[in-house]
This record gives sequence, C-alpha cells and structure tokens, in this order.
Amino acid sequence: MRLSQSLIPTLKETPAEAQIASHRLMLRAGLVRQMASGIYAWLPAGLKVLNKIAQIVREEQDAAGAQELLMPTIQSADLWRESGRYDAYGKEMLRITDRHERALLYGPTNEEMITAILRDTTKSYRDLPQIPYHIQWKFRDEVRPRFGVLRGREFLMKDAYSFDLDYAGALLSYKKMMLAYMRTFQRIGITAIPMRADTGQIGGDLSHEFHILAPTGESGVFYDAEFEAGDALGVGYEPALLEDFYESMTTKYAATDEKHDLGAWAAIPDERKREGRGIEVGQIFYFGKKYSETMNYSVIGPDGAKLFPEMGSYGIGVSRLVGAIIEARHDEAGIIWPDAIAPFRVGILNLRQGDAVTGEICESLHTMFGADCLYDDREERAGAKFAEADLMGHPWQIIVGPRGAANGQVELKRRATGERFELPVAEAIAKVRG
RNA sequence: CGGGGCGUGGCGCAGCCUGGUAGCGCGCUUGUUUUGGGUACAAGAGGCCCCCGGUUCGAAUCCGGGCGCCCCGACCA
Repeated sequence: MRLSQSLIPTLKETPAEAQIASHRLMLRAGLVRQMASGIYAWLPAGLKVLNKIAQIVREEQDAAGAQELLMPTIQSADLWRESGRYDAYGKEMLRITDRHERALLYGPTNEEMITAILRDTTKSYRDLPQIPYHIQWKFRDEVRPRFGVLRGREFLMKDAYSFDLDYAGALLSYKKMMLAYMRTFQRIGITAIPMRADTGQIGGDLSHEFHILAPTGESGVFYDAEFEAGDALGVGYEPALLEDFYESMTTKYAATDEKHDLGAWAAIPDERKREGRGIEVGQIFYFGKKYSETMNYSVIGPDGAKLFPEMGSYGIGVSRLVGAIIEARHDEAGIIWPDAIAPFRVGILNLRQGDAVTGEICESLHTMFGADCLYDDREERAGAKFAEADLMGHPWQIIVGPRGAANGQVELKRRATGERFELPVAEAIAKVRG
C-alpha cells in the first residue's frame, strides 16, 4: 500500500475527546473515527488489525474443536422472554420496534439464540458435544461509554457456547476454551492472565476472566510470576496435556483487586509476587442447565430419557483487544504493534522522494512485500516520515536514504526496541521475513 | 443515573464576561526552499460560529428550550 493513496488519516494533534493513550493513538494513527458516543467506524488500517485478531481467534477456536457460524445482530424479544432475561437485562439492551410493532433487540450476547438453534437441530445425545461460535457485533447501551473502543457500545466479540451431556463433558469444554484462549493471546503477542471471576449477568458457578497487563488497566491485578513463563503454544488438546495445563492455570495465584485474598497472597514467595494493572479482554463461564432448562432444550439420552445439556459460554472482546493491546504496547511516539497483528508488517520510508536510486529500491520492496507493507511515498521531509512510521507502529521500518542507497544499503529499524541496522537490501528483506 | 464541563474551517484553540468586519496555530492547495527526526518563506482555498425560538437597529456573544459530545463517580466484553 502506498501511503500517498491510502485512506489513513493520521493526525498531528490529539482530538479533545480522547483521554487515554489507546484512544488517542487509534485516532491519531487513523485506525478509527467516532461516529456517535461509543460507536466507531473502522478505517482501513484499523480494520486490518481487527481482521488479523479475528483470524487468530478463529484459528484457535477451530483448533479447539469449535465450529464457526454466524448469528444475526438483531434478535426477537420472544426469545429473551423464554429465558426471562428480556425483563431482567435492563436498559443496557437496545430495544427496537419494527414496522409491525414487533419487539426486537440488538443482541448484547447470544445464549438464547444459540440455545434455540441447538434446540431445533440436535435431538439425540449422539449430536453432542458441540461448541458453536461466531464473531459478531454486539450492542450494549452502556450508561457511559468511554476509553474509545475499550468501552464502546457497539463492539466486536467472539462468543462461543458449549453444549455437553454432563458435567464432566462441560468441564472438558471449559478446559479446552481455557487453552484456546491462552494460545490465542500468546499468538497475538500479549501476556494474559486468567483469574477466577464472578459470573454476573450470565449466571453459573465457574468462571475466569482474562486480563492483559497494561499500566493503564482498569483493575489492579495480583498474580504469580510463573504465569509469565507459561507456554500455551507448546500444549495440545490431548487429554493429559490439557489436564496439566488447566491445572497449572488454575492453581497458581491470580486475582483482581476485588477478589484479592491477602492470605493466599502471603503464601507466595516475594520474588514471585507481581502486581500490576489489567484490562479484561475475555471471560469464560460454565453455567450448567440454566438456559437448556428454562428454554426447554433437551436431547434424548441413550436410555431414552430426556437430558438437558450442560452449557458454558466463552467471550473474547475482539474490538476491545485492539485498544487493550495499544494500552499495553505504546510509547511517546506511538503504537508498537506485535508482529502478528500489525496492520502493516513493515513500513518503507523513502527519505528522498524523487531520487532515482531510493525510488527504485523502495518500489521493488513495495512490490515484494505487497499488502503487508506501507510505502511512505509522500513528498515529505525525512522527519515527518519517521514520526509517522513510529506513530503507526509498524514492527519494522526499512529506511531508504540517498546516503546508503548509493551502495545498496538500507537501514532497518525495529520499532519495539529502537534498534537500527545498516544492511544490504537483501539482508533487510530476509530479516523482516524472519 | 448523580456531579462537572464543552459544542467556532479537517484537528487544536482564542473571541463570548462588556452585542457591531469571525481570528490564531497545525493541516490542505500552488510556488520557491529544505533534504536523516513533524523545515522555512510567500500566495491561496476553506465557516448553517450545534439546532430552534426570543430580546435587539444588529446575536458566535444576552435569554429560553432542545440536541450532541467529553470528564469524575456507581455499572460493564
């Protein structure tokens, strides 16, 4: 992509409404525009990030045995009357009336709908277990939207739902999702800690929240340093491995300030105590037969008796993750994207636009990296290009100036560390490709 | 939902108190300049001053109502 032709409206100054770093940077780097309170349009670069995150989430859900489908954003109120949540949910639910005066709503979550779908499509114990999921926009009419996409009203969420025949099966699904989540966050390139949580609106008795560590996080978190060493990508779904992994995630100490247990904390060796701040980016729940029973969803068991499936639900705030990652990874100059989800893996900076040699090198780099690079081909001074590249946070910058270009050298800069290397073009390419 | 604040070119703001030609910086256009950390000079373009109503000879400015947005607190992926 050529910056000169792109729709990436970066800003030199910060819009007044943006108070926190991620919100400021998302606006300044041209990722989003606010369209109404808590409602954002995703511009090309922002959408690339959103899609890359969604793709990793998708791959890990699939790997865990979940199956993707897509449910609508608009739901019928009748469905929610079945579970009793139409009245219980309150003002956060955006209620809509259509031309026939039928009561609809913009879905804040999908337990009812997915239960209705499974109720219609699975009749026998042989049809379970199932873990359907989708990645879809949700709407919660927050009293006070803030922090940009961290607390928007409209947000993109991956929500999965597990249906099992018994508690043991439900617990297994829960464990799979725990692993899928840890693998997902690790692939994205951030540290997430699972913490025991309340079940809130959804109900049930087993739940974990996943917090990513960021100095500006909303809640204080306390955790055992051993979480930092964990490697979920080396763990597969074989029963023994999964069991060990789950055990290691749930026996180590981790809690938000609300649930902090001073006694348990004191038992941890001082050198392993970690205190920080976290942003919640996901939550998983086991809630048993709450919906299957109230919505009368049963399958026929092997003995011919009715059996109400055991359920769980599993959310990841995909759009929230974009903001949360920026909170966790930025500096004075701008965003520091993890490689896996950067809108552009590499920025190409032509320090002397119009120069035949730098132009030629940049053009060939641009062709080679294709959609994965952003070529700053504007008629701007070097300083402006440096500032812009740092702001947008490309993991790599290939800086092509007349000095080095004359001898086939370019400068490669790693955004995260600030390291710079003077290299021949071919070596720079190899390094970026890793 | 309680408390506070703000709506003026794309962005950041001044002007409002004390009514009378709508201004500054950045950005944008053109030219020159500069050429490795947001360069400098010059000339331009760009405005329902959030909306409706009222007061007045005259309203960005005063008064009333509405809408939008932000911040603090209680609540949430």
